[in-house]
Amino acid sequence: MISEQTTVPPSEARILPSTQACTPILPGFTCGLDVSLRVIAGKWKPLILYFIAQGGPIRYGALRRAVQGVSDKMLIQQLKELEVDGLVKRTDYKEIPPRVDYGLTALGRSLAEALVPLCSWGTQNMEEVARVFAERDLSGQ
Amino acid sequence: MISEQTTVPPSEARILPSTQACTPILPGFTCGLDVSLRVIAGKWKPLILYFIAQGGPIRYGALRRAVQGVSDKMLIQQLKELEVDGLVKRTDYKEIPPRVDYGLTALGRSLAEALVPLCSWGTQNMEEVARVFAERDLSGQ
DNA sequence: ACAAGTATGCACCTTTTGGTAAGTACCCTA
DNA sequence: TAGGGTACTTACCAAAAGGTGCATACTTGT
Repeated sequence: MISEQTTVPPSEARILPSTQACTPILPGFTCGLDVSLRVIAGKWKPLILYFIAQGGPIRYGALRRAVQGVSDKMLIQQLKELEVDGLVKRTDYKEIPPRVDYGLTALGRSLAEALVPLCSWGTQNMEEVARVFAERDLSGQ
Repeated sequence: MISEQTTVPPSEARILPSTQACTPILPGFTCGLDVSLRVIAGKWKPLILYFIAQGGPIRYGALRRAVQGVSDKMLIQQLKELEVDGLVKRTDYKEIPPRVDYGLTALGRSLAEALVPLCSWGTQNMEEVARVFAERDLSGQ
């Protein structure tokens, strides 16, 4: 039986220095990345989080316009989930017409900060990604 | 007409220092974060990327065992997409029985690095997230 | 008076995603 | 000779995700 451990000699530095062990501490989560993904899973959550982080407490309508392409249903739904997950704080001013805004909790703020490198990566590699996507769409479907 | 711009005075530092502008450079993408999300969207891609980053070029079977809970269908599918998107490099040794391994391209490696903070966040806040999830599951389903 | 904006809720439907289970062709080990 | 490992592929199906459109109740602008 061939062990995968021994196929990669320890002398070779194939492992990224900063990409360290995914420690499976708690049951139900395979690693830290898994935890984060459960919280921000969904088409819109990371963007919502990020826009709130940028705009400070932001009104519903403004957020709606910022996150291009979301429907009301989705925005509300995701905001609710982010709220019960303790990342977003909803403030209802009980006015008429309605006024509500959304800000981040300390937990939400720290998650938003963790998204910064991902945002930078996208900005830096936007052209390359756009090119690949264009090819993919032209050829096979 | 009330402008949202003016409701937040510039004197207040509500905007996170490191969470800077989502610059909409190319059409089709709203911002850098949007670009990244398009590439790693899917239940397994970030984990796959991360495990490959850790294990150097890793064989299919080993990856399969590392990413707990994936089916063959999903793993293969996501690996293919990651390959055409230029993040993963597949090496087929043309042996019998089959031997194939998966490594990262330069682009993939940089993306994996951008995932590091997200992984750390999850590790640090694992307990809090687990608590919130438990409450949520107990009460309103 | 009428249209538009405010922040949602709800019903209905389609699309996407993902899981299960089977099969392939070949090898090695017990 | 039977069983397990290798890296996939395919067909079928269930569940989740997400979109559309309508409704609310009140205000402001034209």
